[in-house]
Amino acid sequence: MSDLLVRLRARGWRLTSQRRVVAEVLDGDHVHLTADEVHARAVERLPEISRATVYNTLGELVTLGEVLEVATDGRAKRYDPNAHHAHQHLVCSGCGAIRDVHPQGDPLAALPAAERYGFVISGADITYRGLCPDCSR
Amino acid sequence: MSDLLVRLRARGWRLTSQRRVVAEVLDGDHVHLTADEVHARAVERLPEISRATVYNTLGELVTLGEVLEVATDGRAKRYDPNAHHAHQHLVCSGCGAIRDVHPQGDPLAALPAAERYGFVISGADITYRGLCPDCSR
DNA sequence: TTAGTTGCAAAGGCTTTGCACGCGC
DNA sequence: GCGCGTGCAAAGCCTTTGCAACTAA
Repeated sequence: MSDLLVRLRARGWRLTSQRRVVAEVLDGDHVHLTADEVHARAVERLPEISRATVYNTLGELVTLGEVLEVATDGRAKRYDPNAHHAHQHLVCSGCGAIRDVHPQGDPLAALPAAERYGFVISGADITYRGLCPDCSR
Repeated sequence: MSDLLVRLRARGWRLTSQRRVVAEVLDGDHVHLTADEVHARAVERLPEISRATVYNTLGELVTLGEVLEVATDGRAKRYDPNAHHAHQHLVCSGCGAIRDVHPQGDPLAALPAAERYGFVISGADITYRGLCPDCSR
């Protein structure tokens, strides 16, 4: 059983075939899928799984901190299974593809106290915009 | 006439009362409004303006680079009229308030060529997450 | 057994579109 | 007058919800 499923069971998750399949889809491929893409891949393994269940499951995984929700400027949210390793995103303005990247340095260092306006800063999300190799041709 | 309207007319925009009102709403207040909020404020000045026209106009302003679209994790996109001054955003995790900030240095410098995976990078959007003074009390 | 989960279908929020009328140039 | 812009309403996309049937523990 995957690490993800082990952690979920440890938190008292009822393990159903649907949840197992969603977890496997996310675990198997470190790509950033939309809910609908997760559903499409899940259906290949479990034909009767519903969209609602996929949405419910993804929402729970986000709440539990196992998966990150990535809202790009596109339409559908994407889900990032790489929640346990700090990273930032590279988003293709052409096709919406997302890649994980690991910039150097601490982005918070770029924001001096005078620019914090009394906020207690907890983190920074960086989205690098550009064109992927395919779209830049 | 506002700078914004001057620029738009220079680009051949047909100047209608609807477009003038949308431009005035954005120009008058450097807050980050949703399309619906823009519509609500526009209606105060021009009661018959339709949502479709507001959406069309905002979309054109984004295409022309006069306004930025900001997709936060919430539901509706927000429109940022401050497109001519590079800046980043400070978002309160408590109440959702957004503030413009101006970090030091070039965020692109933190992404070495080895981390670009063949993408042609055009920019970086940084969202600092934290709690505003009110919410951190 | 039984509380939590699922599937279905319908509703919901936000945005876009098709088309006839209106208006800036 | 021409052609773009507008308003309306309907459709579209993505997501959530209500509820009866189901099932893991």
